[in-house]
Amino acid sequence: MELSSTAYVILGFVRGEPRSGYEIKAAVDNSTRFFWAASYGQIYPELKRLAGVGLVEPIDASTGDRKRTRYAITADGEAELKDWLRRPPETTEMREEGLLKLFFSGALKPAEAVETLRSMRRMRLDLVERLRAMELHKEVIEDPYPPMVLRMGIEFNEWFADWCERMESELLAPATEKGSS
Amino acid sequence: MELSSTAYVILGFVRGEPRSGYEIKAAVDNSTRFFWAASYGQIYPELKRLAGVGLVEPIDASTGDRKRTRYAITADGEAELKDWLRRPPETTEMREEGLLKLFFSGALKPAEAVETLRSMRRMRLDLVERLRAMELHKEVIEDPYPPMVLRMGIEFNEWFADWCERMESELLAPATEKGSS
DNA sequence: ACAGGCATGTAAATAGTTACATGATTCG
DNA sequence: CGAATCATGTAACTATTTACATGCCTGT
Repeated sequence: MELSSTAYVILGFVRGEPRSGYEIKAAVDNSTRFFWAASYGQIYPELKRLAGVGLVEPIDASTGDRKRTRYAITADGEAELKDWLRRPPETTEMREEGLLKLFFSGALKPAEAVETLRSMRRMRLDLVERLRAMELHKEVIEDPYPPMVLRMGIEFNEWFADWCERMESELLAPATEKGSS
Repeated sequence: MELSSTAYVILGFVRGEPRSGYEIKAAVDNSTRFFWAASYGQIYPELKRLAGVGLVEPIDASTGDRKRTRYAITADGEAELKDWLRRPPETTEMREEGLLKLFFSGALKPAEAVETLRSMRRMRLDLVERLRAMELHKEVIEDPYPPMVLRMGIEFNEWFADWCERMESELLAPATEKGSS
């Protein structure tokens, strides 16, 4: 079966423990957000769809007048999730406005391109800090994969920040002509 | 003025030399594609819009019965492009199905997670090769930024492939317990 | 009482891809 | 001639974000 990508995020997060739409959104924002986001506008309709085809099932978790529906994964849902996990990943995308600006920076003076690199670097370092903060949140860890992925986020962003710094020096370096020894 | 992101890609590519929609698409596919894509469905309507507001202007470049319209940037278009280039970049996104699968791999046996890492690595190495091929295409270079961005693509993908390899070893390593010396 | 977070949802807009239709030209 | 590529375009679809509406609960 071919489900939407949001469907698999949901299946992944309700496996193990039942979660509500709100809790799934919070979990996404706290973990996969930096490489896979999801909004309420995707989560809530998709939860209903998945319940409709029996891959998750609603559990009433209201407390008093506060309504809340958690969804638990079904056996079919778990099978579907594993099936998807075993297929080789396909989509891989990157959208970096900073790189696009840098790419076209021939229209500007070098000092201005350096500004773009500095903004990019700052953004990456901020993200590293946010990811590090997430890392501290979780103490008890049984499953090695979420922290592994989180570390990827940290290391990649550090690498990227470093690349920006290197390019900045390169642009500022006294233009060494090729052939000059 | 706030234009669509596609608009700036177009302005960037028609600066310097007039280009047709077809040529812009080809240029994108050959350079910015790995971090900023654009399809015909975006390019052609956007070209008309930009011509409508006077940021580019059409030049008939038909040869015989073969119709072709190239677009040249106007003074307003150039000003708009520079203005955008000077604003700090904002959007930065990554969508990595592989990382998502890895994240949820607790549902599988470790050997299966390793398979995901191998697929990811293979994809990254393939991309490195495609990017290196692009690098060779251009000989004469006046503008340092496009090759700089291209090198970023190559180095990032190499870094990522390497990360996959490291994680694979980590998963396959005889689980060294913390505290064992 | 009020702010802020919990909780569920939807409407509308925007973005982006895919697939198709049309027709010319070039090369083997 | 037929295939590939040049060239322009659009319709339909899917994905995704944003902003809003509604109402409860907790702490100050």
